[in-house]
Amino acid sequence: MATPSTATRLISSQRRSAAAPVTRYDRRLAEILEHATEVFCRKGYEGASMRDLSRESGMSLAGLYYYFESKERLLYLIQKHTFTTIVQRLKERLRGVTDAEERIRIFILNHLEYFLANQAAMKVLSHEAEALKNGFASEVAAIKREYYRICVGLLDDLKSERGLQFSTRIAVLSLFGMMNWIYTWHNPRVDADAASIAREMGDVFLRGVMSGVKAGKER
Amino acid sequence: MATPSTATRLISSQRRSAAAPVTRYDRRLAEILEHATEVFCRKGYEGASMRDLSRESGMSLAGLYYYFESKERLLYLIQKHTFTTIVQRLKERLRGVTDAEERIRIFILNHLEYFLANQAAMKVLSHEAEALKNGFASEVAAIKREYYRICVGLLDDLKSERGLQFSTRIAVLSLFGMMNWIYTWHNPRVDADAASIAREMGDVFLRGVMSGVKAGKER
DNA sequence: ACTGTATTCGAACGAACGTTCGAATTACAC
DNA sequence: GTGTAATTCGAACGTTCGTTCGAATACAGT
Repeated sequence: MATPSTATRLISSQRRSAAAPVTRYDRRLAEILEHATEVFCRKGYEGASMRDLSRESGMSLAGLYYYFESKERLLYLIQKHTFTTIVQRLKERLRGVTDAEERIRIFILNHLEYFLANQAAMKVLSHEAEALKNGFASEVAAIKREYYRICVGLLDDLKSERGLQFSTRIAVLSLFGMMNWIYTWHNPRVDADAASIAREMGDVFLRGVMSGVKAGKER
Repeated sequence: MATPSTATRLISSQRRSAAAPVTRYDRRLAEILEHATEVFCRKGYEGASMRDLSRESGMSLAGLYYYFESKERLLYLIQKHTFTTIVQRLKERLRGVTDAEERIRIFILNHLEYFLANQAAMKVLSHEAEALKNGFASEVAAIKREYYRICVGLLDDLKSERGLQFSTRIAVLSLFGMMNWIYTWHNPRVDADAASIAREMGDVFLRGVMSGVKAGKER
């Protein structure tokens, strides 16, 4: 019996945290995902063909299907892994920090650092957000919602701590816009590193929301 | 002799400003562009097939090619028209206004109003920025650069008028990010109208850049 | 060296793609 | 109403698409 593909293999992939086997299969799959990310980034999900992915990863067209059962599932794996990682790193970095402003700066820095260090993956995540169909889409959307909620929480904390008044929704979505748009313009030969950009964007955004109208007393 | 297609017909389309013939051809082409915009918005440029466009616009597959010679040229026509219009409207609105802050608020309002009133077209413009190849791409890129330069000018004016100190490039690109990202989240049933959002984004952005460090005297 | 499982591949499938062509139809000037 | 040009269409072109299948190869345990 052959053809395991990611469906059956997810269990073995879970075990990695226990005794770290990191099978040959896991390694090869990660390699393919990496190449696929690069191709999706360059040509877009619809624009990239399975033959492109085959050529780029050095594996035959049919061989790819040993590792995942469809092109869509491949995109799903990329998006899920990328999103899960960025959320997890954020949680680690936030642990122990209590100052509301500092926490937002950490959020911005974490986002931009990961974005620039994994530009291809993050572009695929941002740009191909609508490419997945119902089943796959909802699972990625759930992580996205969690990430969004975290940011809303951070801003609400700042708001109540300093008695500010602004629409959290618009503020959060504006911040995401500022940060995510970076994939359309960032040029490593011209632009500064993530930390500098994070400071600059953080300055504009935080001064923007903090120098606003203070809320009067309730009712 | 049949098959004019947009190549030969551009001249007649130019004359429109003089005596406004607005031929049957022009009207039909505009209709098709409108439907195509909607389909590109929903399924993406690569994801939308000529057969989709045919079905949506009610014209036969072959019939479409009477109006433009390729799918790529169709996207080009949509992008060029959309971009040209928004730049032109901006210039009209800026005429006569001298206050630097007010001019930036006009820029934001113009952008968001047009964005929300022509959401499909603007999404196609934002999302499919890389879909065009060399020839077509450079012409659209030129308009985009002009639009970008206008915004840089507005911010530089504000900077020197108030003696501010920040990176114009990062500020402009952050602003574009805030505004353009709107196509990923705006929901007319939940979110306010363009004017409200423009005010809110303008508040955050302008306070952000204006409450920054003032520049010391030169050298 | 042998055996069984894990991995890879060449070749092909039917479907869908963008585009073309010549004929049919429609609209309009006279 | 007739003739001419503008417009539309059905049918097909050759390519490329995502996916499948059975055979071939590599590898691990004995």
